[in-house]
Amino acid sequence: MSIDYRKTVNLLDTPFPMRGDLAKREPGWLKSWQEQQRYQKLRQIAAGRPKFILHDGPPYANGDIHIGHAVNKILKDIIVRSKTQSGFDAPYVPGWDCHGLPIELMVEKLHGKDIPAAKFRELCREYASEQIARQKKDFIRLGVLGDWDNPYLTMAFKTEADIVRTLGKVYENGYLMKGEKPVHWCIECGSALAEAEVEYEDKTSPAIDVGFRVLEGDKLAAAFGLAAPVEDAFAVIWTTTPWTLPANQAVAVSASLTYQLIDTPKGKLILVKELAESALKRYGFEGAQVLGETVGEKLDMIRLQHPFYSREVPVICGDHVTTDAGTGLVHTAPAHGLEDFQVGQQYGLPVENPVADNGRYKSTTELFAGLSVWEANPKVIETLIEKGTLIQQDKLLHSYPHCWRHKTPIIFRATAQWFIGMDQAGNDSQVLRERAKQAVDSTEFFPAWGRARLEAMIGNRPDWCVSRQRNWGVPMTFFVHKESGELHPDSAALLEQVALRIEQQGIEAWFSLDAAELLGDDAANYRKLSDTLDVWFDSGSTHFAVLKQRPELAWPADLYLEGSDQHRGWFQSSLLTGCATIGRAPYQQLLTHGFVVDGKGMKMSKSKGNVVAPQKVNDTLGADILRLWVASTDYSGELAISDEILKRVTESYRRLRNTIRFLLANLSDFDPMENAVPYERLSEIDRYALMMAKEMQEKVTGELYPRYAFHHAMQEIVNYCSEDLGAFYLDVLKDRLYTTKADSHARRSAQTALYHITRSLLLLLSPVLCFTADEAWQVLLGSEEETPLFHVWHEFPNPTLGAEEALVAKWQEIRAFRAEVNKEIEALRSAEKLGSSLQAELDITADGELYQHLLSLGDDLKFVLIVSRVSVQAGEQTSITVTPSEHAKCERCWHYRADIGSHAAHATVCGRCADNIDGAGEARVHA
RNA sequence: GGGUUUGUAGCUCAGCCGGUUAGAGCACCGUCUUGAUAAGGCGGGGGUCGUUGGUUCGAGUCCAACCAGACCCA
Repeated sequence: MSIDYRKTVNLLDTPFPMRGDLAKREPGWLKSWQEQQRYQKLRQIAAGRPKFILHDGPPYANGDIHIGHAVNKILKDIIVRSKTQSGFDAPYVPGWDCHGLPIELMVEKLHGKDIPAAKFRELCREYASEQIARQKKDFIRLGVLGDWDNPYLTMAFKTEADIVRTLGKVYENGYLMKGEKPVHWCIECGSALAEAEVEYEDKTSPAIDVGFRVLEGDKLAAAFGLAAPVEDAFAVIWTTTPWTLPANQAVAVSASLTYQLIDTPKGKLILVKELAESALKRYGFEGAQVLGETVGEKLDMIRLQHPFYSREVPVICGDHVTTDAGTGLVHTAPAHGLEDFQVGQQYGLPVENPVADNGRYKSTTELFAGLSVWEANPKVIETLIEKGTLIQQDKLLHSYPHCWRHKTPIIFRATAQWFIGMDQAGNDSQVLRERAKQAVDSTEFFPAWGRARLEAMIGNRPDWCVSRQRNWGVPMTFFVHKESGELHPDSAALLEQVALRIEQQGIEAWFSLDAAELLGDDAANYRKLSDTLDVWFDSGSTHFAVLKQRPELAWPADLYLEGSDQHRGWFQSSLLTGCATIGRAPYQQLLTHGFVVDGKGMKMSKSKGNVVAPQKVNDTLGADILRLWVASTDYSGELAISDEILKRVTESYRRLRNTIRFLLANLSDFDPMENAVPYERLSEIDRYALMMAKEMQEKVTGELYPRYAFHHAMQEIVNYCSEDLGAFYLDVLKDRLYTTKADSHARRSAQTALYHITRSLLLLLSPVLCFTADEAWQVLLGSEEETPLFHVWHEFPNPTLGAEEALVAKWQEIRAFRAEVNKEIEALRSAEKLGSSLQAELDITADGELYQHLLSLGDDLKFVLIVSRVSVQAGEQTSITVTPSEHAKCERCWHYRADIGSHAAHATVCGRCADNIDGAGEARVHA
């Protein structure tokens, strides 16, 4: 009767399948995590640890999540999990940004436009809630761990109240100020329009060239390098909106462009060199003589005469001046153009707006009082002709903004707005811009260039206009005096009264408030401000409304993490409200990630058809694949995704998964409490394996995870699994695991090492592969309640022998030598002299340290090299001689041995196998 | 047009202060194994380091310009 020796070998199975089948199984795991109340349980486990607060930037509650959302939330989750496993208490409270125009537009689209404001806000609230539910579902599906039952919403009543309080604090600190600013204005609506409510259509406009007489001929001469003062000179502008000329406050030139002074029958005209020829052709003055040239900056601050008013206006320099069309000199009316307004701010120009709400000039407007702006166009031209300042007139068909409701042309018109001032000192005599710069200085940036970007933006930005004329937003709850326009002297206290009401009833409390309830008889003198806050103020206030309010959180946050667009957005709005209310940034660290692009580096768009939907990846490959993609990608630039890229990621995943599977299978009969071998008694190679694992773990947890360098960590881990484990340690170990006695020291020593390695590896991977690591962990520990999340990084046994460094060096040398051996064996394999490396016998000559190292392993060297016999002798020249074995193959251990059949009961098996089956079992010392 | 930023093998990434023949994993090719098997081992091929100039004894690494992307402005 023959024995089936396969049954005497320790081949173990594991319930951890080779294929993850993630897409199908992840939803079930999620369900059980929820049932187990993992997040809540984790809070108890982590209670008392130092806090790490990652404050969630709220996504806008509109539309399903796209791949960019997924990247953002996954990165946050990886950080929260890795900080948790590093020994922090890292709560994560997700949030949503709920007010604002895009939701209003959606609601108008769904329900029509003629809805009473209160009802409209109710519908907006409903709509936002629905969107949040949809997004939340998708976020959870990604494996993101957080307090999903209690997220923060900017439309929560308490939050709305705290946003109002933040505004109050900004006001109290003296940073809120009233000003004027041009906005899109629809005369028919009688109200401001948002960018999204503007449509561009063709319109014919008058196009005129107008001369502004130069008042300082001497300065002009100096600028152009002419000896005598220049008389009769004109700065020539070109405009398609003659009606804005009454509001003209300056003529802008580009500091760097070259301008010419040209002698014409209509005077000496200043034109930009590039456009001079075409302009002169228009005027019929071709071939006129050029008197001089100069760069724009030399013209700065020369005084000009307004073309029909007695007003004097300066020449100014602005970056917005181009040579696309016109004269290279730009008529500047701060009340009627955004660029004009911004450059005007720099020069301190007045924002005097002569046009009333109804599109007609105010009664105080000289020459044009009472006319509509459209009626004024020909009048202005007439006036210019009278004054002799019109150089040329024409008509132009161009694209012009129209109201999307009325389809009528709109105008730009300055209206009263509220600003957070960047350069005016607050009540504590601090200037916000300076304070913000200091706050940037004391923030840590990942990657480092984020600092330069934020700094540049803080340096340039104009005052923050926080008022909007909308319905679905947090109201600016101030009472304004009807005569003086001043805020009520008791505004701070009144605002708190209002905030208390908003806590109870939401923002509707303000809109429905009877001023008399708070002001009594004085109410007759005041009106409620009807403006709402810019939604950026909402999200910019969450550090106060959320971090300061929720007991599990803390202020400032350790980290804000968002896409690079948020340097202009949330990073900045939070910074400014933080500085204006509390005097510093609400964060310690800022992390930025790039945008997702396709495999060619192009941005995603529906029209290009290169959009990758996270939902689809989840449903086909699984969230762990998406998470591994995020973790493997350098997020400091763009993140590229394509089918091929996902395929490669899936391949890395398979390597990780199969490594884990092998580990789990070979540990399935190992109980660390019963079977673990103390460190000092481990085989040498097992100690070496532990050293490698420990080193890798230390690099990942001590260096890479803290720097948020996940792609380096993943590379490190995958390489470790492929090289150190797959190609070396595990390959060498198979013989010992399979063929020695199940409970032998030799095998238990190997398993002890594997046990530490497995725990370490699963803990390292679990922030990224949260599903897979969890699945494996439960198999390893045999409990469904278990998760790596509840544990800190693995603690390796402390080396007590003091020779670890030498040990590692020795084995590195042995591995290098092993590579040489493999090449020699491969040469014979190619020559078809042998197949398996176990068919080989080696005769090695070596010298010095290498000789000592090889010799020190004794007979175990053959296991390290995975051959059937090795001899080592000293000799000056290193040589490796490979000989195909002449012996028979042991049926059990597959080595080719001379002693096969030496044991009578086991005719087809080698001596050591016979001993392992029936005898005391072989001893392994080194490997 | 401006600010910030990216461009190294088919893919994802290393390459510090400039210094031998530019590395890794995956993919690919060949092969072994069939006791990690829709796995694993071994060996191998593959790069004018976006382009062009410059600095230098020497440049993927420093400088300039250009090309192609990305984000935010205009």
